[in-house]
Amino acid sequence: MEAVLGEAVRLLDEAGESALTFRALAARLGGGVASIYWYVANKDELLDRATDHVLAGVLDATEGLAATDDPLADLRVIAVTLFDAIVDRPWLGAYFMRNTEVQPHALRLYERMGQQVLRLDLGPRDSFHAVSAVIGYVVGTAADLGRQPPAEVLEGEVDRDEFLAQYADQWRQLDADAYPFLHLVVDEFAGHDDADQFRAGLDLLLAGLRLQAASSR
Amino acid sequence: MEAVLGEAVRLLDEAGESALTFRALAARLGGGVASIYWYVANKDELLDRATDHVLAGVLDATEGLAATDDPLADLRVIAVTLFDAIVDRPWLGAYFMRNTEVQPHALRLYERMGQQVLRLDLGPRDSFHAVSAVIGYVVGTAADLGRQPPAEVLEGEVDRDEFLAQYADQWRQLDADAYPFLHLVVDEFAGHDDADQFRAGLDLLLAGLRLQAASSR
DNA sequence: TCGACCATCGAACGTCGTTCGGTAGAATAG
DNA sequence: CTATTCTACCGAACGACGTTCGATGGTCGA
Repeated sequence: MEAVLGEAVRLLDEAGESALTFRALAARLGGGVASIYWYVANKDELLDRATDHVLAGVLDATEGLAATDDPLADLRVIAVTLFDAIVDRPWLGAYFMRNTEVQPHALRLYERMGQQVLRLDLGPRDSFHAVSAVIGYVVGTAADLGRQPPAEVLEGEVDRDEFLAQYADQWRQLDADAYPFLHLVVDEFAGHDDADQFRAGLDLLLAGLRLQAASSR
Repeated sequence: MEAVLGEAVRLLDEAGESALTFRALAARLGGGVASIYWYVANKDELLDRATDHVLAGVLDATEGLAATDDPLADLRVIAVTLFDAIVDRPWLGAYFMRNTEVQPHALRLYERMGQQVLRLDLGPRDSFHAVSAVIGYVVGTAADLGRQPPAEVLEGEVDRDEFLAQYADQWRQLDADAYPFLHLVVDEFAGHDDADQFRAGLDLLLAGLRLQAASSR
């Protein structure tokens, strides 16, 4: 079972979501295709459990961190760690907390983020909304930023900038009067870093949360 | 072409993402399977264009709205409208702005949201990050909340509460000392409304943005 | 009248998730 | 010691899917 999940995650990490087929996985395990169905009922459950397998690592990585006197700083560290795990595995976003019966580590991660919010002394409703918002932003943004452009996979390293530049040129050719915003940010877009972009948005969200915590006491 | 996209979206709206197959679409159109390939190169492009087809409607719906003296209120209206469109079509999240060459309406929507941020007089970098954050949150949360539980589809209307209650009971059976946050919010979770939850998070994000705008002038 | 182009299509190919029927060996019961 | 049950596994097949191929009328300007 652990071997199946480990090999599944390895396959996903190496070659992406499309590489995970029952046949490929069986070949890696040196067994037959149908054998996998003894461990999981179907592919969704395989990915549910693979998700939890990855989240166990995230939980581990956030174990030592997140112990300052600022709840929001601690929440931020956990969020960034989770983001890093998902951005390299965009498939994970669709399965995160999809079925917590087979995802105990997802529950524990949710709890750990919640405990930081708990320290803000908001009510149950605001606390629930706060954690939901942070998780929604982290998972959604990571899944979005993680999906690679199809042309890039075939080539090396520098092609990402080229890809962005190509898009930027497309934007620049639009009418500057009709698209003033696009023209303002096109240079930012062409040179942007995904992780920076994510963190900037996260900080906005946490600033809003800090404001709410301050005004409620 | 327009007939193909219209029927594709109708099929998706009626029966979900898995119902959109080239065979089913061809049957609806009263034609052959291979004919669709004259209009689009592959299924990804079909969904790229179907996405733009839907976004044209969103753009239309936000045309009259969003004209107050508060940029963030206007941005909020657009965000909520976009959310409503995606939460009923979770497949759309994965294709939003994936290939803007065939998604002109996505670009216009991006621009329209950007123009609200423009009124905050932030720099190019902060403006880019702000719009990226809002869109990431909206699309990610909508795609997440939109995916239906598998057991619910088979039955009627009231089963959603039952589904949530079943999950809530699972949470309640966990140790209260190890999971204090879960126990605090479990009642909120059991009775929560997806749209409320989304709006609460959106308001946090916009509050953070308002704070940034105020402090930068 | 003729070729160029538009729009269409049936049939086939390869791959995928999944199911079925079965089996070798270990554990357990009599 | 034997019979039965249970665990872990597997080859082969099924049906559905995205996609490709080669061919076919129909509509044109030349």
